[in-house]
Amino acid sequence: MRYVMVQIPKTPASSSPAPRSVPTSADVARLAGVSRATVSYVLNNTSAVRISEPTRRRVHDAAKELGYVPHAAARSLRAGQSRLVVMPAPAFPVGPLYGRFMTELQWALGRLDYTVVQFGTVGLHGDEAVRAWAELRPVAVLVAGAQLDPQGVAVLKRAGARAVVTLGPEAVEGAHALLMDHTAVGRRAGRHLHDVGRRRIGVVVPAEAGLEAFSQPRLRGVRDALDGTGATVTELPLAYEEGAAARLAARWPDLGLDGLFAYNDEYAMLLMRALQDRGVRVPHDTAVIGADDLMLGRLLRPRLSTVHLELPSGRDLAELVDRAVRTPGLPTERHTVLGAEVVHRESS
Amino acid sequence: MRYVMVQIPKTPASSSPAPRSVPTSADVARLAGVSRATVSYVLNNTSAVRISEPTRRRVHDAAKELGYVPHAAARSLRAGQSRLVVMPAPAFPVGPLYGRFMTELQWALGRLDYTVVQFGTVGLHGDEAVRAWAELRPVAVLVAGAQLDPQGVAVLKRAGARAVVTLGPEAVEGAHALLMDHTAVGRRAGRHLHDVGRRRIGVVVPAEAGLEAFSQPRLRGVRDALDGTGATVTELPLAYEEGAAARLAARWPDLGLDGLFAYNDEYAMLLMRALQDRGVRVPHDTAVIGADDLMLGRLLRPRLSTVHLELPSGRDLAELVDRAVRTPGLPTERHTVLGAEVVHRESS
DNA sequence: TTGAAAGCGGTACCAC
DNA sequence: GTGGTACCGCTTTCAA
Repeated sequence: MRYVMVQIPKTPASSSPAPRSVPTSADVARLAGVSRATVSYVLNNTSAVRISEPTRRRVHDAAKELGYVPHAAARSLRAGQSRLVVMPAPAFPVGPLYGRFMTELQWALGRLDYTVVQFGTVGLHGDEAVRAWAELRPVAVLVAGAQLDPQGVAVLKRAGARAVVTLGPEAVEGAHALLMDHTAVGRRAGRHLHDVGRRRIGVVVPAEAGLEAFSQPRLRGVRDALDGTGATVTELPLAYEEGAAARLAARWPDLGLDGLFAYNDEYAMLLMRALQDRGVRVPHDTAVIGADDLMLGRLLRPRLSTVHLELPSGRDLAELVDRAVRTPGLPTERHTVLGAEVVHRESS
Repeated sequence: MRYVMVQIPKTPASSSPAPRSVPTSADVARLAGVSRATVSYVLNNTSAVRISEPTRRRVHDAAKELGYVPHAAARSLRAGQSRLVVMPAPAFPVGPLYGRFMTELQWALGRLDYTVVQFGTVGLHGDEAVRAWAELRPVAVLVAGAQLDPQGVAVLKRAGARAVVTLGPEAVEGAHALLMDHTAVGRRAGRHLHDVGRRRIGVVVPAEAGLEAFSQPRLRGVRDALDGTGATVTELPLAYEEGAAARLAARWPDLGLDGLFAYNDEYAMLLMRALQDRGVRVPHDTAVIGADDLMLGRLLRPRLSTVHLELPSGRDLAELVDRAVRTPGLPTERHTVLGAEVVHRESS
């Protein structure tokens, strides 16, 4: 016969100061006087197996008393798959549009019983980052911007990802694509400025890093729209900072521009203010249009014309993900999802 | 007999169409003609064991050929601990301040070799959310806002979290706290308005949900600052929307307020514009001060006074986390980390 | 220098 | 109804 020392908790209610190790299902089983299998059946409500009500209670009580929380890694290891959806956290400063979209997406995926995590990818580059995501064996990966190449898609798929979706300017071989064609934003703006009679167009491009994936297509779109019209397009790099705007505004007479498309409403506000401070009349001397249709544009005087963006709905994207996950051979879909329309206000 | 169309890959180098199952270290071992142990040694550069150069090459080549990526869950299951730091993704609309802070924090934790994930918690409530985080067995949990109670901290610690840090208005029993005392923001603003001679103070409080954790303390701070001075404080709920601002501005004569503190610069801009549109002179009739020191305040005319916030540096927080993780018994620290200072511009 | 094998925590098949 | 147990992928003694 053997005697075993058993640790006895002082008070059942308060936590004991000794930080004993993490309780496992075996601990729950022991405390409830059942097997680990039974614990699993009870806590997962396994329908294929009927457990008596008294036993259920004992298991639940034991789990609660120990503060048992299952171990996701062990579970997904055994299951061979997780419900994890990984998105790289954006490295660029995100605007309110993106924030709303993300919240909606998380909510929608949550309803479909997926777990969404944004993976902090700052400092990891290309292949490294992809491998880091792949290590989590996510069931789906959503990537914004242009941080993924066909090879990266292949790595993710080999690691078990059943859906890889890119959100960005271009499609990537092997992945579903939600094409956000930012050239359309530039085209609309360019056409609009041309329509209101402007021919010497400046385009503000953020000097900040990380925004090129959006700013360059927008610039290109303006060029496309004005190509062959005889209008000129001048690229204007601008840091988001008052001094830089003032310096640019000081060169305005030399630049001789009569139309301006800014990367977005914030940059538009920045430069418009600097221009007004130097006596440039908007829209008389220079017509201005921004993008993103932020609230602040409505509050400026003159009210800022802008290109309104219609982002994909989080629900739609969540459904695409779910469909892709459940349909292994689903051919990669490509959807153009960026609605862009000019909102003509007073500044142009 | 049936004929089936088969897609044939053009180049032999490209991935085979049959999505065979995820390669494991056993596959690598087989292909390299060594044992799984050797694969582990080689791929982890285990220093306690010397592997011959030819073997190393064979293993690396095999791993590359198969596109092998280790399985994080299996690894951390075996290791008994992960380097995972979990943060709930904020449910409220985040401003640029928070974004910068997050980026910096992720970078700093990444340098210390932690993996940071933002956990999408939309739709999960209280205890549910906490359990969802705990299932990942993170080594540390960082929680912004007031989404955690002492019981939640206990659950996380029992699940193996060696550090639980709250960022928010108040400390939580058992967790380290970075106290961001938003009443200080309100106090500074209230004092400032009093200093410039205003006695009937309105305080704009966002009508949007999710911001109460910040807006209520800011309001309370104004009350604290003006308590006993004879000045009055009027709470002004305001939705972030032009119509709401116009309606509030229409009531301005009745309200008879000569000072205004808005929740932040954006709400300040919104209401200031509506007031100006109705002929209210700023600062002559009503002095206005915002908060957060956003760029847009500098661009308004009159330039917007504001309360500048100094957030904790991401590096400092990363160091606190690392210290807590490596020092099991570390007593919970409380740091007040929100610097708040008035930037007096033209609107007050 | 390399291999065999135990075991991390949970699930699910198969007996009893 | 419940328990025994093999197994998911990986690391790490211990032996050879």
